[in-house]
Amino acid sequence: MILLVEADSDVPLYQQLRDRVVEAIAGGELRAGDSLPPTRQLAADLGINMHTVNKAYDQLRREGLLRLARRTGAVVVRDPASGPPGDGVATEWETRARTLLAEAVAQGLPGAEIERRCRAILDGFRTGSDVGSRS
Amino acid sequence: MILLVEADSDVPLYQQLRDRVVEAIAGGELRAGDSLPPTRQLAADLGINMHTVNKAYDQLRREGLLRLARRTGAVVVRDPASGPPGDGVATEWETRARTLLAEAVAQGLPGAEIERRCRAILDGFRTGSDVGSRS
DNA sequence: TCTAATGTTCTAGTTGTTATAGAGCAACAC
DNA sequence: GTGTTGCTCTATAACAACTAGAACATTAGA
Repeated sequence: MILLVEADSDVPLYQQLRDRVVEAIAGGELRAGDSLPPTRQLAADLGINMHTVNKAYDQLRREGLLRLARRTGAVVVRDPASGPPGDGVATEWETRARTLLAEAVAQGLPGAEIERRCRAILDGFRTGSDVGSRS
Repeated sequence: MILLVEADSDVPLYQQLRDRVVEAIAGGELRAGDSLPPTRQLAADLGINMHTVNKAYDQLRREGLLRLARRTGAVVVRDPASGPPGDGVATEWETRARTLLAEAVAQGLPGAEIERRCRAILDGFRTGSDVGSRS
């Protein structure tokens, strides 16, 4: 597992870190049961503050993707094989998806092209979790 | 054109307003050539500050969706019929789409279900622009 | 040409967010 | 027990969001 964030981005560091973990879970690089590095260690590795890592982990916990416990550390508790999410999660996601898709449509990207790109991204996640060699 | 924002949201007001305009363009409720309300008037209607509306309009201008001019006001200059966007816009969009799709996958939403929901949203935009009765 | 409408710019103040820093507490696997 | 690890607390600096008021610059239309 390699997690990278860039300091000179308009996206907050904790958000970038949270996004990378989500993508790693979607891509099969992280599965339910896997451990993430301790906050202090990951902070040192990334050259950022412990509290920033803490904030990312906490958000992932609130989203139901991580379980945090003292001494045990941060453990992934959901992955693509964990079954469908609750209705609340799905509808909330759909609201944000609507805005993102509207952007592409408004900019003139054809609907078929949008669907093609989404499918390609999803296929990337799928092959990632099937081919995925355990580290 | 009715634009609504909610004060008690975690999404900034100017971002909400910008999102609503993007969705209106995608849905065909706003087309190239249409005018938006003056900043002061829209601010008064929404009960928010003029500078907040200004910020939303300015972002839409930077995204190439609006043309702003004194006296003329804010005019839509792109819509789904304006042809495909530049490569930069498309690839930048795809980066954000990747993160959003990863969220759904990580939460356990099946790929087929994700595709179905995206298609449904896109169809909503399409029928919006075709059926769309002019106000 | 005048004028009113509209975007644009400026200063300013308040509140909340981001990120850093350091110190210590609390649980718990080993 | 003990050390590892998440968690909490205080503090500070920088930046973002929102509001407020005022004035400037352009320009369509009378």
